[in-house]
Amino acid sequence: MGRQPCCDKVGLKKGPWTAEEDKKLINFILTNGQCCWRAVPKLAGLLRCGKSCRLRWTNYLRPDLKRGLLSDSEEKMVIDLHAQLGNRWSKIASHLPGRTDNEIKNHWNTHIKKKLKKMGIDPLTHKPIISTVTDQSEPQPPPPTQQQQNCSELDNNNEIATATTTTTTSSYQSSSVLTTESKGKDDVENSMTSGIILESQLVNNGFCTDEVPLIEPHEIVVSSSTTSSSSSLSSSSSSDSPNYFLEDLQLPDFEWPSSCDYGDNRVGDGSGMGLWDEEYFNGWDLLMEDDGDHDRKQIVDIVPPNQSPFPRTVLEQEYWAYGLL
DNA sequence: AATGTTGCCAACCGCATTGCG
DNA sequence: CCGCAATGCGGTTGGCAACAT
Repeated sequence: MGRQPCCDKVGLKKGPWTAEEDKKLINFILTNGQCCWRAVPKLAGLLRCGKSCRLRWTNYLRPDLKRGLLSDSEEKMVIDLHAQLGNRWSKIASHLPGRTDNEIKNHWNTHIKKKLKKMGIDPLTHKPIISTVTDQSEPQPPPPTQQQQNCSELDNNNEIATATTTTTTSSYQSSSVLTTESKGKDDVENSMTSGIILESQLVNNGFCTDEVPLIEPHEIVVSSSTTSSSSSLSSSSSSDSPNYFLEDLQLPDFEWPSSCDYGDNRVGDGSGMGLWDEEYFNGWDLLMEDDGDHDRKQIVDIVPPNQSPFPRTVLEQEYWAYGLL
């Protein structure tokens, strides 16, 4: 028997988070940082368990999370890493900055699995499915591969993963097929089903801007100056995307405690680099160049944070850019 | 227009692991 | 070393939206 779910405690709320709850959690963490998750809901005035707060923050509220579908390179990387690590989603996520294990797991189950199967590749073994097999049952999980056995080494060396990417990717007949998404997805899948893949459907297989809501300039202005319009990039399941406004948040000139461990480590490799470290934000320049990050780049192009009276701190800039302020 | 089906993803559940007294 | 609490992690589910009939 496992322990009782923490949310079984009388009076604790479950289910989708409301905008008000989000604001409370954000406000609390911005003010106090992350420490004891058990204490967070009580101190923040939330009727949630600490676990729920941690998951909400880690998987949704953190300002460094990317939005939208995985880019071409990210998807390839997920496939390659999965071939090496199996379903160790947190480890896979640690190689993809801004992505959570939950997000990658969902993307794997809803997109990549299907694509691999349609390509005739077993998503479990990453090997071609042998059609002559008479047994129609699900393929058995593969024995640990040499790479999986060495994953402990991989965990501590991102470069290994990058290096092996080249070799594992080559095992796929056409990696470009894997990245065709959204607009022409159904067409492509239909074509693939019938064994016909139009070249034009595969040419523009990179990140599709249609998949990610882009913030228009006027939306950004509105979001930071009014209390009635939403330009949030939020993709929360609750369609009533929360509006976060400056007056609702008690933002101090916040400085993230350098000693603060980053919680459950679902993003990042846990090597000790703080979310708000200067090094981290210097890295945004690189992310800006990422084709798969149009939304963020656009935000910065439109309103350079250092030219705005608000936000003042780096953290505030991040929340502001995401429409959380 | 109404109803049924499918896809997606945020959130939950519960076991595993870690840390501490 | 042991027991407990906190946290990490992967599997699963519930509910919503889009799509099909």
